[in-house]
Amino acid sequence: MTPPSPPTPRPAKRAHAPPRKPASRPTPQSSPTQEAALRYQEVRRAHATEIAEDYVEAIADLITSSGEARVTDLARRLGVSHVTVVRTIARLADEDLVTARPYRSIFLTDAGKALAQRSRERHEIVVRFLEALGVPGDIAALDAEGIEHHVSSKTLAAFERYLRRK
Amino acid sequence: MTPPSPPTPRPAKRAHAPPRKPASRPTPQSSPTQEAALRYQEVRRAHATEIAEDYVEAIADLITSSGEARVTDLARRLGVSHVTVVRTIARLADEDLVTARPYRSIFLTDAGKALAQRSRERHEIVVRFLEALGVPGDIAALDAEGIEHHVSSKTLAAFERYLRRK
DNA sequence: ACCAAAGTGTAGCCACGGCTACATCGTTGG
DNA sequence: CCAACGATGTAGCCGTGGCTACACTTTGGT
Repeated sequence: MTPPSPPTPRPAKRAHAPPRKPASRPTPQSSPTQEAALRYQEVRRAHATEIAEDYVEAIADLITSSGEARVTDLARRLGVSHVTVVRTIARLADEDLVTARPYRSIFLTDAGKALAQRSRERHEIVVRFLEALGVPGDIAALDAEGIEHHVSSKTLAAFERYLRRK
Repeated sequence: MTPPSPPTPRPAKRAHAPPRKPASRPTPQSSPTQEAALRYQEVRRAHATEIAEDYVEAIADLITSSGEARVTDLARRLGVSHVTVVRTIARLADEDLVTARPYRSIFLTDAGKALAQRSRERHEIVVRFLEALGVPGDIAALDAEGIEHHVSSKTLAAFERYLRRK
């Protein structure tokens, strides 16, 4: 497949080991390229925790609103199949965020409760912030769902500052 | 594994098919649970496009700054191995966002250029917005990387409005 | 013209997050 | 009190996005 084909358009000159640009910047420690790479890696790391946050938040909500959190309720709430919930709950149990036993409802550990609490507060702030900025409620709710997991404490503080000043 | 164990603490009463709460809300069409599910699904969909956006943005940057985009440069820039880049580029080629041939550098299609352009603009706005809010530059850059993919056009407009008013 | 080294590609592994289909458990209404 | 039905669990599939190890191309310098 994909035979090399004639060397065709030869994309201009390009050495494999360009002589290491002699670091024209004042910070030879870390190139902008490296910084970008670190940011991307950080974002990927954040992704890994998003699902955990969504789950504990949903579990906490369900416990508050209906007294307990069941697999099927979670599945409906999160918009996934119950199978996905079961597997994810197993992982969260490994991470000591929840406790679960077969055919029983799901409980949060102390760590899980703490995470849920933090997530809920952050979620709240992000939604209120967006609405304060003039974003319509439904859109704010949607965007907040995606944004909240990527808001650092500094940025969250800035959001709160804006809300207070407003 | 995990033998069912005795029925133990019996988590209070809980019917499997609770009599369908008679829809006390004025919008029987869609429950809040369903709305939440839709939001989560939307966020997951957004996730699928994040990587495409990051790649075309990085490719555009590399072409601008060094004349061409090579696999290894992309790998460094994105903080992943070259293998991951190769596989992802293949997928982006399937989606007609880039063109690539073995051992040659990578080019954006018109669609790819358009996506890169949009992503870059949005990224710019988000960073400037966070900085205007008082978030330190490096943190703003980091958070923007995660946030930008979840900012709808309405929210982006709100950001721009804030920047103008400021 | 060669060849070493860097770049690129391929094989094959892993974890995650989806899913459907099927098996099992548990509750409750008859 | 027990069977039917909903809830839960299990098997096994898919795609994505990481990776390492190894193979093959390109290219600049000798």
